Amino acid sequence: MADNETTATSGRTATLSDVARMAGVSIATASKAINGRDDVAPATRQRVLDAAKKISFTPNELARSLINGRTGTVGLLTSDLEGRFVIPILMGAEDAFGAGQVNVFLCDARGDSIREQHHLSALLTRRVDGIIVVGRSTDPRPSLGHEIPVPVVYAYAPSVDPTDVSLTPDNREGGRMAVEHLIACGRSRIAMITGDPEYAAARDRVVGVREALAQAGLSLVGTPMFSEWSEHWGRDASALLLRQYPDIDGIVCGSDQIARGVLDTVRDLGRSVPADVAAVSFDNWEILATNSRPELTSIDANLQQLGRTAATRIFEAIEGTEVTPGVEYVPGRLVIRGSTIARR
Amino acid sequence: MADNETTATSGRTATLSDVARMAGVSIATASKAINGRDDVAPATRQRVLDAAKKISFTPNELARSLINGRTGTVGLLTSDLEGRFVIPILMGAEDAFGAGQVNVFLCDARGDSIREQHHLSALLTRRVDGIIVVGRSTDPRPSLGHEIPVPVVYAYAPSVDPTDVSLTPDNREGGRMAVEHLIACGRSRIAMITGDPEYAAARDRVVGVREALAQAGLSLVGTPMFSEWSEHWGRDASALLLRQYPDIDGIVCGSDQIARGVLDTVRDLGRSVPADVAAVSFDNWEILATNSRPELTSIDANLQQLGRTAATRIFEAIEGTEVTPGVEYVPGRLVIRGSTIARR
DNA sequence: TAGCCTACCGAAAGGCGTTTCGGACATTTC
DNA sequence: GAAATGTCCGAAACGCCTTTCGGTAGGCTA
Repeated sequence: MADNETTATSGRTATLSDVARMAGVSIATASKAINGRDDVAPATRQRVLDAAKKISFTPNELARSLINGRTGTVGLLTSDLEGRFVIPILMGAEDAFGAGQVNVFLCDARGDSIREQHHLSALLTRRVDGIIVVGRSTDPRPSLGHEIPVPVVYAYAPSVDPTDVSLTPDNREGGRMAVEHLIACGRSRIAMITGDPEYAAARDRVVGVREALAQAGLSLVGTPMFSEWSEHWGRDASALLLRQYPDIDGIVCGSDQIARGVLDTVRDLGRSVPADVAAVSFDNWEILATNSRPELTSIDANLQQLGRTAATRIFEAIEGTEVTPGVEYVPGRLVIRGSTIARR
Repeated sequence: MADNETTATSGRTATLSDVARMAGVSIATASKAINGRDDVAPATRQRVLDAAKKISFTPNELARSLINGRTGTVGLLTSDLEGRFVIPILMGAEDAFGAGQVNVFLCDARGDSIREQHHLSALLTRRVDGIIVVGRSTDPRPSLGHEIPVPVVYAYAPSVDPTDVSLTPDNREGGRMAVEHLIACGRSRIAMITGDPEYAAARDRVVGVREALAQAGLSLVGTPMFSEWSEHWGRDASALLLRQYPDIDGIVCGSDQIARGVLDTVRDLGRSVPADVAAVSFDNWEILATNSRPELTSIDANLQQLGRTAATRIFEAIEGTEVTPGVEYVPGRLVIRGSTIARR
C-alpha cells in the first residue's frame, strides 16, 4: 500500500526510473525503449511507452546534455534596445534550427559592456552551444575575443576582428538598388538625404547610390545631406534641397523616418509623391512604411534571412564544418509601394 | 610526461576534478573551497582558487541544476510578432531577477497554438523554473492549463482562467488618466477615436474615458469612433468628427498611430495642436510619439514595470510564497508632450 | 546432445558537480 | 596519559539519463 503510489502526481516530475519500475523493466531498457533504439522487444517497448505516457514522463534535458555535451541552446546577446533587429533575427534563427530543437537565451546587454560580459559568462556557464551577437547598428563592434569555447557569429553589427564570423546587411548594394529602382521609374534628378554620418550605414549607402548613378551616367543632385535619423531632419533637409534644386524628381532617404519627413515637406510644397518626386527609403519598418501616404517603397534589410544564416553558420561550426571567417554581406530586398509607383 | 598536460587547453573546458587534481585536493574539497563553504583551511582554499583561476574553471550549471532541481532559467513564451511588448517585458524580468542570475528562453509562437505547445514542452523538458506568457493584445487568451509543473504568469494578455495569475495594463484607468489630463488642460469638449472594437483595450479605455468625464460633469462629444488601429483611420475619423462637432477641443486617441492621423487632419483643417485641439493617445511608442509635430502626449503602459512584476510573481511562486490568482491591473503612466501642452 | 547464434535485457560506469558523514590528526582538558 | 574536542579533508552517494558490455534464455545447427 505504501509503495503503491506510482501515479503521476506522486512527488514531482516523473523520472526514467519511475517509468522503468512501472513497466517492470530496468532503467536501461526503459531508456532504450523510449529513444527508439534496438535491442528491445516490441511488446516490452510498448509497455514502457504506455507507462511513460501514463505518468507523462519527459526526459530531463539537463541530464541528457550533461552526457552528450550538447545543450541544444544558443545565446543571443543583443544591444538592440528596441528589439527592432533582434526579433526578426531570433525568428530566423528559430526557423533555421527547427522550432523546439534549439532554444534561444535572449540577453539584453543594453549597450553596457560590463553587462555584456556578465551575460556572456552566464551563457557559457550554461554551456550554450553557440552565441549570436546582435549589435544595434551596422557599425563594427568590438570582438568578444577568441577565448570563447563555442562558436560565435556577429549579426547586424560585424566584429572589428576580421577573423571572426560576421553577417551584416549590404548597405552599399542597398544604395545601388534604391537608385536603380528610381532610374527604372524614369527618374534622373536624384538627391539623397540621410542620417548621422558617424554611422557606417549612412556612408555605405551613399557609396552605393553614387556607384549606381555613375553607372547610369548620372550623378547626385547636390551633396548627400547628412544629419540625424529623424522625421524632423527629413522635413528640413528636403525643404532645403527642393528650394535649391526644384527639378529633383527622386530622393533616396536614409531611413523610413527621414522619408516620412520628406513626404510631409513635399506635400507641403505642393508637389505630389510619386508623380513629381519619388522616394525610396531604408529599413522597411512596417509601422512607418505602411502608414504614410503614400506608403513607402523601402529597402528591407532581410533580417530574418540574416538570422537564418547566422543560425546556419553556428550550426556548421558546431558540426565541425570549417566556417570561413570575415564579413558576409547579406543583400537587402526592395519592397515597392506607393512612394515610387502610383497605385492604379 | 603523458599526464602532465594539466593546462587549460588540455581537452575541452575544465572540470572540477581538474581543479582538484591541480590543487592536490579531493573533488569534494575543491567544491567546498570554491563555493565558500566552511571546513576548508584558508591556505587550502587559496590553493584551490588559484588553480581554478589558472585553468579558468567555471562550474557546469547543468550539473548544478541537476542536483538542486533549479535551473535558474525562465521561459518567455510570446506571440508578439513585433517584439514591441515582449522586449520591455524581458528587460523588466531581467531587472527583477538580477542580471545573470536568471536567463530567459525567448520563444516566439507566432500566434500559432501548435507552435506554442511545441515550445511549451521544449521549455518544460529543459526544466525552466517558470514561464511568462506574453500575448499580443490585452484580450484574454486561453490558459495553458494547470498541468504545468512550474509557475506560469500571463503578462499583457491575461488568461481567461481566473485561477491563473495574470498581469495586464489597466486600460480603464488609462482612459481616466487621459481625460483627467485633458480636463486639467482646460478642455471640456472631448471626443474619442479608437481602434477595433473587438479589442478589449479599445473598449476598456472608452469605459475609463466615460467615467472620468462623468465624474467631471461632462460627457463625450459624439460617440466613440471605433474602427482600426491605423493612421488612416485617425485621419478619416477626425475629419468626420471635426466637421460634425467643430467645437471639439480635446481628442483621446486609442493609439499613437491613430493620433498621428488625427494630427495630420487637424493641421489640414487649419487648426492647431494643442492650441485649438489637444490630443492624448495610448502606447507611447517612442518612434511614433516623439517624431510627430507636435510630439504626442501618450499613456505608457509601463511594460517594463509589468515585466518586473511578472518576474517577481514567478519568483514568489518558486519560493513557495502563495501568489493570489486573478488578474492584476498595472497602471499606466502619462507622458506629457507637445500635443496637449504647448512647449514654451 | 553439445555447441553456437541471436534476441533481449540489466548491471554498472560515466558525465559533473554537491553534500553527508566519517576518519585522521592535532589540540585541549582533567 | 587518556579522553574529549576540534579542525580539516576525502570517500561515496546522489541527481537523471545514456551507453557499453556481459549475461540469460531460447532456437538453431551439426
